[in-house]
Amino acid sequence: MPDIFSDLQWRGLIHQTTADDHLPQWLESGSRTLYAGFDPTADSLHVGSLLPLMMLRRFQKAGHRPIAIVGGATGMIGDPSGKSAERNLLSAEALQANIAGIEAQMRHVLDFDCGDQSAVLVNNNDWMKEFSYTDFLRDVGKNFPISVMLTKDSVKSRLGSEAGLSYTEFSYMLLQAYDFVHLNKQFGCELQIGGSDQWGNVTAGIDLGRRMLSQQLYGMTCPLLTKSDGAKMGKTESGAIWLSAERTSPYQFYQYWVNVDDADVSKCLRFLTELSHKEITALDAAREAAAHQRESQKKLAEQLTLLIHGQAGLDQAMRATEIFFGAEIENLKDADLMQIFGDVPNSSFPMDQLGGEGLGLIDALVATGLQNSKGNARRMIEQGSIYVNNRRNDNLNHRLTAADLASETTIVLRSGKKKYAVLKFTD
RNA sequence: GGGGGGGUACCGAAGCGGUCAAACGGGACAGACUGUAAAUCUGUUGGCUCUGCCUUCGCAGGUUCGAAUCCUGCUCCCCCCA
Repeated sequence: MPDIFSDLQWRGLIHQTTADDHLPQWLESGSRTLYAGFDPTADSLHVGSLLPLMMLRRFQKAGHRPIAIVGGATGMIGDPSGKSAERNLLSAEALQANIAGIEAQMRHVLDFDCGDQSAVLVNNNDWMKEFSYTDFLRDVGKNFPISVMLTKDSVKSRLGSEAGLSYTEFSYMLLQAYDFVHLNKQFGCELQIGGSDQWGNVTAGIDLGRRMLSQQLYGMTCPLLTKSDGAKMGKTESGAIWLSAERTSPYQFYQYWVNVDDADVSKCLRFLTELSHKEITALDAAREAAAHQRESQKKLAEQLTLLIHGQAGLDQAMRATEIFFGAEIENLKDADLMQIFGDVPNSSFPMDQLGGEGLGLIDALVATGLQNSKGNARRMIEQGSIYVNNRRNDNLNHRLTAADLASETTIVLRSGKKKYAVLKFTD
């Protein structure tokens, strides 16, 4: 078996393990089954799930079998770890839809059809729903001394806070611990991985395995992927970066990574890509020497977009990037433009507006919402910040006519560096 | 309940009868520069049919040729005394 442990170590992906001295040999001496949990709070994963997902992928490529578990049952309850308040509970139907969406995305990263190492996706609700409350208390609950539960950080911090901790949340750890036991029984799963904030839940599962099954189970946590300023990776002012193309277009996804700070990019390369040590060290060196070329960011964006959105998604993102950053827009087809400007606000006008006098540029800017008043629009034009099809236009009296069409029916307006609006002319 | 102070544009804050669409600072937006960065510099920052016109200074009235500025009532906020 390949030595995955030292690769993980080199990448800085190992935060804590339950058996530092034993784990490397254990992993090398046979194909193991391991699992990680994912949050089913939305119908798509976001960038925050990329790290554990890549971890599973690394293990799979090293000859092990990954299990991704979505918390259908635990998702209805909410993990108190690292949360400052109790979360809203999800309905069963919503959960089902979310799980379906998440599975589709996992297929890009994990191989679900490769014999013994095929990835498995399970929903803990499938076994939890059969459990009666009293059975659960008898079989599982009695193995949890309250004194131990109270020492967990996730519990301690919430007990001291204003929000408090409900009994439901307090029980979360039992459910997650039981997942591990169940997966061991059903799949022979012996290793749980997760973020460093999951340590308490991971060790709870290991304890339960020892008590219920007399089994030696293992745990490993990774550092959380945070930015150098302490903020979480994957959040922007406009919200989270999602893996689904419907929620975050491939272009936006690509852009997010291209814009990662110099201080964070090396970590991202190590944590989230499969580039070799050599390639990463070379990129680090290149960045030292010529940060402005941003090779690291480009490589990172390219790798991740390719993995999540495929070659077509990457091509689309690159083409959109070229256009969004200045390339003149002309002689294109409607279909191309729609792909590139899919997530840009657009407004429709009757085709005959382009005939005769044409449509005033000022009016068009206001109609698209690119400017909120004519006075503003006028000012922006005077300041040279208005572009028609990416060609600067500082003519206050300009009127859009058929000659301005970038494709069959479309004109693209831009205000400032990157605010775009699409004008569609229809019959 | 008694006394005092105050509500100004996105925010903070000047203005206290005409020259006020309202100083100044922050923010925001734009331009130059740049690495799709930071810093810096410059411009803009109520609306419009834009060298002019219209609507804004807690709300409603009033005085005046003229009010953000003076008077009356209302309302909200802050401070002190009881």
